[in-house]
Amino acid sequence: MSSDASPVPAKTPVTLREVAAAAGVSVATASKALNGQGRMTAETRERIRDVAQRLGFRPNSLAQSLLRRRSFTVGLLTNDTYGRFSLPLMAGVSDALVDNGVSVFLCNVEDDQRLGQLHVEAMLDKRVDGIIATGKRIDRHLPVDLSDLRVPVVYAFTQPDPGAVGLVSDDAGGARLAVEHFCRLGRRRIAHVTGPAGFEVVHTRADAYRAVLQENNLAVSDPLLGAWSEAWGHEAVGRLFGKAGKEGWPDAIFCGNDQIARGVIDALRERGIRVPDDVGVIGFDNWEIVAEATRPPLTSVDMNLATLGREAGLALLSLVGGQPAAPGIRKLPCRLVVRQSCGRPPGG
Amino acid sequence: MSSDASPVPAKTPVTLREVAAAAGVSVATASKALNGQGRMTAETRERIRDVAQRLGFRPNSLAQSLLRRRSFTVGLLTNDTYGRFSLPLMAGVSDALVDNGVSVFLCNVEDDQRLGQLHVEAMLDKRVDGIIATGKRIDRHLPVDLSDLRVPVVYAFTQPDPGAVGLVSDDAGGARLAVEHFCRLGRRRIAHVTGPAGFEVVHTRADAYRAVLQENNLAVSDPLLGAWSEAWGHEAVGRLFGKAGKEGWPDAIFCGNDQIARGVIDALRERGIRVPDDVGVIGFDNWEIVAEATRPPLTSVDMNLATLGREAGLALLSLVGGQPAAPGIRKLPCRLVVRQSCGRPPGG
DNA sequence: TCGGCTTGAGAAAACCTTTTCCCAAATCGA
DNA sequence: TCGATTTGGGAAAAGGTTTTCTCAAGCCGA
Repeated sequence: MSSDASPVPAKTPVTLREVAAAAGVSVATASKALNGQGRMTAETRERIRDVAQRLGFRPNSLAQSLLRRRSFTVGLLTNDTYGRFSLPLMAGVSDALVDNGVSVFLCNVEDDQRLGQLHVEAMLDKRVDGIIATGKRIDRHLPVDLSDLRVPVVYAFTQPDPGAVGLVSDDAGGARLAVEHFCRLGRRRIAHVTGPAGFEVVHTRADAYRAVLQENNLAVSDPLLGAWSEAWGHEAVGRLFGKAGKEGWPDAIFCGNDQIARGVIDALRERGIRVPDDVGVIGFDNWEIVAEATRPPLTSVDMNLATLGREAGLALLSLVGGQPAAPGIRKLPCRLVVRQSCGRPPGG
Repeated sequence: MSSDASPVPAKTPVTLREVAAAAGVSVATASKALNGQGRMTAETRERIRDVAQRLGFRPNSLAQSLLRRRSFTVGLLTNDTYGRFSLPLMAGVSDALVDNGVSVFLCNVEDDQRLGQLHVEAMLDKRVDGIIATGKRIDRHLPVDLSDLRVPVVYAFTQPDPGAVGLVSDDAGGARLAVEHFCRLGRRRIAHVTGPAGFEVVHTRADAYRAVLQENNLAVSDPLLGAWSEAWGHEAVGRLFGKAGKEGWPDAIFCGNDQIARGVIDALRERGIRVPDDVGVIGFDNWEIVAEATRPPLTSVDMNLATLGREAGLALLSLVGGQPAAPGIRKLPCRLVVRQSCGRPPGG
């Protein structure tokens, strides 16, 4: 059925010239007929369209791009090979763009200056309409200079150049979501176990954590800074619950990521401390495969990275379309995904 | 420094025509000078090159592609948004291609027939030189028909069309690696806990598992089929170690993936069974973030997906270059990454 | 019947590069 | 000195499409 019926999948693509010849008109007329431009009888237009359809004509994007100075292609730069963050981000970007008929060049630059340069030049040579730069850390630049390009650039989840358009997650807001949730649940002694001091988000979130506690007249204990690992979660539990007096123990722990939270929960269980009955736990990142495998499943802050990517894609598109965009960093809200590790409200 | 020195980043790209004018030659001569073609005095060639350099000339890939009928661009189709498998794969593909001056279109088709069609048509319109199809399962097709395209297609880690070129991991070999390693370590009662029966690899690996046991004159117990989850790992340990007689307990467990292995190890620890002293554990996938977080760190079979991707990229390139490639499925070897969950050899 | 306007459609330029001829000048051999 | 060959470089076509101009035919009112 697929071999001889219907539009033949020509081995060599059919050109507008061939369509025009088959319809007995000039290429100019054929072009106008297919694009709804120009003036001609409805009959002629129909006939040309039929012929094009029958021949399986598809315009050569290369030729179109050359002429229009617009390729409907953008470059997506990333340095996150291992991609826990960049994957949803990239998926979001890609979705937003593909829905608008724009293709995406995948450019993995690792942390290699040379590779970055190479990619950027290749993209420019291929006349991309714009570039999206994404990373795995909000507080680091990609190893490429995108400051003086002739195409618009949008930064998503990576440090933007000054004066550029950047989208990041609202980490402070995300932290508030978690800590305020604990407060509403009636938790009073809320600890914070998080990553290394070298990350800006560690401080952003810690500040928000402190602010919420103060707003609720709760005692503020110093956040425990360590690593983004399960092992650190374990160790932190040792420090928090090692003290003699049970009354000093926290009844809630807000963790800087889901791996730490996983380590925390495992360590608590090993000590016979019940989650969420004795201690509530909330993570960050909502890495589903981890959050759903903890026992009990982990409540976590989701950075909505797919949405972030989508927004970045749309922002670039409007820039490409000539809309001026307000430069600066736009922070997108996080959301709290409630599972079972934080407990139910007292009344519930 | 970057604003007025050095090759000016022209707002509008400089064309060959401009280079030719500036050098006082024709565009034909300019082209030939830059490409090392044609005949002219060395002095002329040098002068043109200098001018091009000074003006920051870069040829317009669109125009080149149009003429050469070769775009130095390929499409990468994937349905693995979540990407534990596709990320290293894509990184490998991308590396191999970029090293050869080829750009990659990222096409996320989810499991959406319509989206797949859309992407394929867009790629064809943009005159990609070839397509790489990747997935998350070896035994499933992508939701797109790539059988009658006018460009070569390579399948990596997804089910190829008959007669096409496909690269997959050698799951049987990978399983052998694990089970033989156990045998060498002197383990005698080796169990296999793996995923659901609906996956072909479950059977491939189980068969290899059985074969190795027979070759070593060891008792073959039926593999335990379940899910690809930690929870199933837990449950499986309950089944394996629930029986009364300690002498019937396995002394090694080969797991179908790292999450199962993680569940197994956690469950063993909860029962007071020591890993690797009492029971050795080996996982599959070598998902580093999991394998390194288990206690003890997990020995695991690595499918070398980055290498697989790289090979797929190179295979496509040679196809594009006109080299005929032997159709059929090529299986690439796995490797065993030894950590501490399987124990040391008796003598060590 | 004639001048002006609309209609329908084609010719040609443009986008930018590569490549195939082609030609004038220079060089060579005799 | 003359014909043949080489040398250095240019003109033009090609690749496929879009768009601006142009133009002939048909129509209107007078």
